[in-house]
Order: sequence, then C-alpha cells, then structure tokens
Amino acid sequence: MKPVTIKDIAKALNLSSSTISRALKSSYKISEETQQKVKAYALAHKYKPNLNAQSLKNKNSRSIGVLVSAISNNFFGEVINGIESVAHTFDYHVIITQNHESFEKEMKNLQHLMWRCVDGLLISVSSETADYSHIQQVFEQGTPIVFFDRVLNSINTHQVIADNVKGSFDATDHLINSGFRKVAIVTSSQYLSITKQRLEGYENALQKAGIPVLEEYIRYCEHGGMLGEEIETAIEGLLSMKNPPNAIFTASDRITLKCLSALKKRNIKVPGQMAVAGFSNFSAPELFWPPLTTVKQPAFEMGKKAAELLIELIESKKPIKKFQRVVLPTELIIRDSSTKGLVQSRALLGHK
Amino acid sequence: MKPVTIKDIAKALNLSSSTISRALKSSYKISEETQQKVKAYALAHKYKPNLNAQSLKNKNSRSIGVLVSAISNNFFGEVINGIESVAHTFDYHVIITQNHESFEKEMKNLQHLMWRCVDGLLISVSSETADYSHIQQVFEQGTPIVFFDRVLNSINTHQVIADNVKGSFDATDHLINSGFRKVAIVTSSQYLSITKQRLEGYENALQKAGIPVLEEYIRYCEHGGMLGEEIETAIEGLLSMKNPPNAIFTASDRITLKCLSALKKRNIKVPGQMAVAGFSNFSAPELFWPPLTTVKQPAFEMGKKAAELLIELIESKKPIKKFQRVVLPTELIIRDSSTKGLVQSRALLGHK
DNA sequence: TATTTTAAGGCAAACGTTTGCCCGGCTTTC
DNA sequence: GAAAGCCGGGCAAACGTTTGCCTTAAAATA
Repeated sequence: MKPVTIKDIAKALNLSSSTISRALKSSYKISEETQQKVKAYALAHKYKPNLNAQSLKNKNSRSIGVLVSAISNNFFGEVINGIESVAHTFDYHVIITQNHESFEKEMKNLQHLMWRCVDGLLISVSSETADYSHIQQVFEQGTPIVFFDRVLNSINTHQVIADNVKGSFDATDHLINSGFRKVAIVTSSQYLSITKQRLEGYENALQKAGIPVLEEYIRYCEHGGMLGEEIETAIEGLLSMKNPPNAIFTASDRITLKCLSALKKRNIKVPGQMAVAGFSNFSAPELFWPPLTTVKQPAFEMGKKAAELLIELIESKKPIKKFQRVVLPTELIIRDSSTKGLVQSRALLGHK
Repeated sequence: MKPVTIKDIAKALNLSSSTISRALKSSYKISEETQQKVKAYALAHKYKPNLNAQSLKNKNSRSIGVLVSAISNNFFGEVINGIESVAHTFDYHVIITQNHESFEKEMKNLQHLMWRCVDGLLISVSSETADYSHIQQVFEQGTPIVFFDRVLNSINTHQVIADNVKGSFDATDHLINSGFRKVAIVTSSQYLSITKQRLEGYENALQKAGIPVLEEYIRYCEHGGMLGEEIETAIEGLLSMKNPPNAIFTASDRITLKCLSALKKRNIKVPGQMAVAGFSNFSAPELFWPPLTTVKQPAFEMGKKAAELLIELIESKKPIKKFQRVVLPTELIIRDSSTKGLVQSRALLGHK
C-alpha cells in the first residue's frame, strides 16, 4: 500500500539511508556490489523517489512550465505535443498555463509556476505583453528560459521560431501573383515579434512587386483577435475605404478564422470579392469554404526543439553562454481562398 | 532573493515556527492579536508557503490531474478551460495528460500523476480502455475521481456527461426528417460510454421513424479515429454496400472531420450525395464547406462542473457516499450539411 | 613497523511545514 | 484555598532525500 522509501530499503538491506541514496545514484563511494544489490531491490519493490522530498531538498521539481495564450489554438496544441514528446522521455513533467492573451494572466501564471519551482520555462508571450520586467526578473534569478514563436529579443537566451518573414513573404507574393495587387494585412499586436516579422515579409513582397505599402492596409489587433470587435473594426475599416483591398493576408489562426466569419457575415464572397491567405495550423483547412490557402508552421517540431534546448539548459553543469536562434521553415499550401476564379469555378461546377 | 519562510517570520517576530504556522491557518490556539501580527508580516513580506514542504508533510500536492485523449481536440480544449477556471479560484493546479487514445499511455499517465501525488483525478478514458483495473486500483486507494464525457459506470463516483442520448437522437431525427431515411453512424470504440449512449439515441430515432436498425450501418472505430485507415475502412465499407446510406451521423469531432475528408477525397458531395451531421465542438463549423450541422456539447460547463465536484470531494472532511450523475444538455445546430437542397442551392447561387 | 592513503559506508543535519504533546499562568469552581 | 479548566504558545519529531563530514578497516607507502 504505502510506497517504499529509501529508509525501507535501508532497513531491509541493513544499510544506511545515505548508502541507498548514493547507490541509486551510482556514486563512486559505493561498491559495485552494493550498488547492484540496492538497485535490484529497488527495482523489485518498485521504488519511486518521493518527488516532494527531492524537490524540497534540491529546490527543483523536475517539471517545466509552459506559457502560451490558448491551448484550444491548434498551433499551440501541436507545439505542446512536441514539448511533451521530449519532456516525457527525459522524465520531466509539463505544466501548461494559458493566458488567453492577457498580460495580467501571464504574470499570474508566471508567478504560479515559479512558486511551483519549475526547473525551466518555455514561453510564448501574450499579445498584450509590452512590458517584460516580470520575465526579465525570473530570468535574472537564473531560471532557464527558451522562447518560442513569440519571442523577446531583449532577453538573451535560446529562441525557436518559424521563418515568419519568408512565410508571410510567400503568402503575400502568392496573392500578388494571383492577380491581387491590393493586399491588406490583419495582424496581432505591434508588440509581438511575430507581428514584426510577418509584417516585414509582407512588405518585402509588396516591395518586390513595386507596390507601395499603405498604412491603412495594415490593421493591428491589440488582443490578437480575442476580442470580437477587434476583427470587426479591422474588417469594417478595410471595407469602408475608398480604395478597399481585394486580398487579405491574415497573420494567425484566430485572426484567419474571425476574418472569414466577419466576411461571411457581410456576404463578401471569398475569394470572389476578397482573397484570403493566412498563417494557420488548422487540422483541416481543406474542409473550409473556400479551402484555405495557409502558411503552415512546423508546430510539433517547434515544441520539440524548444523543449530539447530547455532541458539542455537545465541539465548543463556549466552555464551556457552561447544561445541559438533556431528558425524552422514554413510551408505555403495553396488552396482556393487565394485564387482568381479557376479552382473556384471547378469547385462550383462540382456542386452543380 | 530567497523566499521568506515560516522560520524567518518566527525569528523576526520572536515567536516559534509552530505559532506562525497555526496563526496563518487561523488556529483557535493562537490569539487574535498574534494572528493579525503574523498575517500582516507574512503579507508584507510576500510569504508563500513552500509547496514541496507542505506536500511532503501532508502527502498531497494541491494539484489535480486530468486524463484526456488529446487537447488539440477542441472539445477537450474547452473542457480544460472550464476545469482551470474553477481549479485556479480554489488554488489548485491542473496537470494535463494526453493519451492520444492509447491505453498504454493512459496507464503511464495515471501512474505518473499518482507519483506526483495529485489530490484528485478528472478522467475521460481513452477509446482503447476496456480494462479499468488501473483506475479501479487508484480509486480504491482513496484517490477522489470524477469522470466526465467518457465515464466508467463500474466505478462508483461522480459523473458529468452531456445528454448523449438526446443529442444523437436529435441529430438522427433531424436527418430523417430532412428526408434521409438511410442513416449510417460512424462512431468510436464499443467500450466507450459515449458510444453506447450515442448509439442508443441513434437507434431511438430510427425506431421512432419505424426504420429498422441495420448492423452494417453501424461502424465502430476502435481507436476513435486516430488511425487514418479506420475511417477509410468505415467510409469505404458504407459506400460499397449494395444499399449504401445517404446520410451519416458522426459521433465525435475527430470522426466528423476525417469522414468529411474521406468523402471529399472520393468526390462525394456533401450534402448532395451524402448528408452529414455530427457531434462536434469546432470553433467555426459555419466556415466549413458545407457548413456543418452539429450537436454541440457544453464543454466549458462540463469541465467546470467536474472540477467543482472533484474539489468538493477532495476537501470534504467526511467521506461522500452519495454520487451525482450530472447530465448537461446538448444543442443541435442545423446548417447545410444535413439539408436536402434548399439551403445548399442558396449557397451555390451566392457564389455564382 | 609506523604512517598514510584509499575504499566503503555511516551519522546527522538540513530542506520548510505540520502537529501531538507539554507547560506556565490565569480564571473558574467547589 | 486547592483542584480543575482554559488560554496562548513552545518543543520536537516527522515527512523522504541529500550531502558534508566522520569512521573503520584494509591496503599501500615510507
């Protein structure tokens, strides 16, 4: 019934607790023979170290904390799968926290994780996060951190991101090449690294085509699209222009979804009246109407790589000074939402 | 830098540790005056009890474990949001584990959670789970458990489920009333409670309409649709019948999605050649083509209720003998995928 | 032979809380 | 006036591990 402890083993084998502890750790101070005996007994009796006791003593917890905006977001769901896949093989536990794009919640979650003595943090900041002193602080206290997706450049540590510049360049370029020269962008808050990067790719593509960048074609969503009216305002603003766009590049899962809803509500046909392409990791973009042209990020790999780097950071004896910035390739998948007629009409014919 | 401990407070206030501990807990053994003093000091110095020390002493952890199949499933994502909403107000932490419909993983996760000394469990079993001895065991050891969604009747504790019988009755009935009398069902593994319940509703609706239940119209997916070929086999089986169905009722998020993909791949028009309605909590079913008729479960409420019951179970002084079976209402939302012509043609016209 | 080294392991304190028991002083009760 | 009953609080052990330091005996060195 009761779990077996080191003391139990000590008593059974007529040794002291310290010997057991050391034997299980293969300390050089314990003879090979004794080690074997102890390990065999431990295995046979399913000894599991008491995590709380270990944590109390070592001031760690064999767990890593994850800060994301929302797990219902398919992208983050996949990232977490990647994180767990490596964390579990290294026997770390993953504690997931969601901030729902709220700075307030992000701070609370961070505090909570620190209280839980997590050994390291995997962070993708909220779209409201303009002030990073809370993160800076725990970083300076020595907590290992790896950023992914939405990174903070002011904190010198590993980063794992998608090639946002190229991804949005590809999408915008594709829209332009498909005949849409009036391309708007609906994106997250200015604070976010991904916003800056995706904006850069968007502007690069326009520049390449010799199209001037219109400020009014760029719409930010302070709360990353969490608030319904954000998107409504953005779409309404774009549509009511004297020279409205005929294509929209949407910069995230949630924004893509809400933009499409907003357009549908207004009976704007996509792609007939408005072409759409966006960053997104939906599980079935081909089932949408229209099938969505998407820039897909390698979410699972991102989580995997970030977790690997973090655990390396945690377990490294000597402090690591050289930090990596891992950039993962994105993939543009062209479907109907961004095309001018052809594919669409085939689809229509199919439904006759 | 170092977090303040009870000992620090004791030293500062010239009291003993035990007094501090009791004062913070408002023990009757400590005078009102001293309590005030201690609490004020604790607050001022941001005292946070060391969780590991508490857990070690009390053999609990102020955390609850959650067993689900996959958080990328929108339904479970929402359930977890509900769970967290109440857990956090009661200062419990939520540890989420995914089994990806694997019995093996479910057992591992359960063991891991027990190792972490979770104070209680929120369980929705995997579709492979036919043997529940692992759950039975921790239950008998006294761990509070609340089941949700996919429940186990053999273990006597609280259950929170959706009204699966009525939900699938509604959907099937609606399909029949829309003119589809050859309704098949693609569902999860036979083991699951939701499968049995949803099958019951399906059969009730057929019975009401005087339609005999055809065994070949019922297709199970042992792995809940995790394996691509499961759905392929099911769809292929249905389509190759001498008397194929003209409507499919799909019993879960994942199955709905994969069935639609499989149909699309075969160029079967929905709803022209095959009507579809299914259980699902997609965030934007109206953006699919066709817009999906869905039975929506109150996922957030389910998580909330389950967590409330669990925490009550955990914190109750006297053992609770009387267990509830909470049944939450479902909602049928009719869209194009299940209709015969009218709405669909409107949609087509709109795209001309 | 006397001394140092090494190997193998034990002792006990420590991590931060909790809690059963004890204690001194004051008020009550007979 | 002595016994009993609070009241407010302290002592110390315990939870299960870890680790610095000590001990012992044997082996190596001088």
